[in-house]
Amino acid sequence: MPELPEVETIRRTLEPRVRGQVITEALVLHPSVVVTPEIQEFSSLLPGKKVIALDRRGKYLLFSLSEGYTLIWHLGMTGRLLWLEPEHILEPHTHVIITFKYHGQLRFVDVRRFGRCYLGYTQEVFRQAGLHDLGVEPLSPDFTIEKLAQITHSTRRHLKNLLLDQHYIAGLGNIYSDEALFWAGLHPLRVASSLDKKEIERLHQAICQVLKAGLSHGGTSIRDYVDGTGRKGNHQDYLAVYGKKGQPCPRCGKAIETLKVGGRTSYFCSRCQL
DNA sequence: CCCATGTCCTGCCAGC
DNA sequence: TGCTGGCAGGACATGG
Repeated sequence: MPELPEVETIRRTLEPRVRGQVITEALVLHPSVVVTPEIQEFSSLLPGKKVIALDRRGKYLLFSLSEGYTLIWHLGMTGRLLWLEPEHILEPHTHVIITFKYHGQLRFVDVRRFGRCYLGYTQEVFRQAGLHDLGVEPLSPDFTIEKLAQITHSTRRHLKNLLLDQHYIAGLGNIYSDEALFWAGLHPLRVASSLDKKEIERLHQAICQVLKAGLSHGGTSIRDYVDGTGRKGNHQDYLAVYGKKGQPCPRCGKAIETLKVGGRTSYFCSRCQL
């Protein structure tokens, strides 16, 4: 599932291909993917627009277009944005095809159809996509130890739930949350406000470390994730606990356990994470 | 306000 | 062997 490192890897692979390119056609094969505007407007607005830049905010990809428009994409769980030649076969579950003037297509392929896109004037579409309420960008200078302390002190929620909530920190999903909690030595059910200064520092360090590691390995490909050119990442080979139920903890050797937190599976070591 | 739970969606796989 | 039910989860809606 694309989390911050995966979305950023997709951004990096797509950016040089789409930047400066002019859209000639936008074809929507499955209407539920496009939240706003109406499909007809979506398809008529995009042709003629030029891609000025491709940015990322949390798990969202932001295509800055000419004339003050922005196209926002969230990939959900299984969504892929692929750069392909127009002659490439139509893969199953292809929902949107955006064609560019100089021979290339951006195709949105999503088996589970949790992915969504939004098009509109920048200010308005940011609001519609919920970007105004998004939490701190964890790999930015804004994400300081003090900022994390402020966040943990603000709620009595379980740590795992806090890490997954994009309103606090933007970009962590189930995989990197579990990995960060493991490296910080913190139990997923710890009450956020109970963390002391040392624990907050460890969590801050762990969050930054796991995201950078994921990024350096081109993301985690457990099942569906590939970058904008169809390449898998390697970070699945470096995971400590995620998906490793019953396997030995890399630190102490005790079998990794699971727990349901807020409907999500949490992988953790009951000896190392307190 | 705060937080937990339900919903969407389809492929996969354990278990019968 | 073939079927089935449960599981996977990001973000939003809902309701206590």
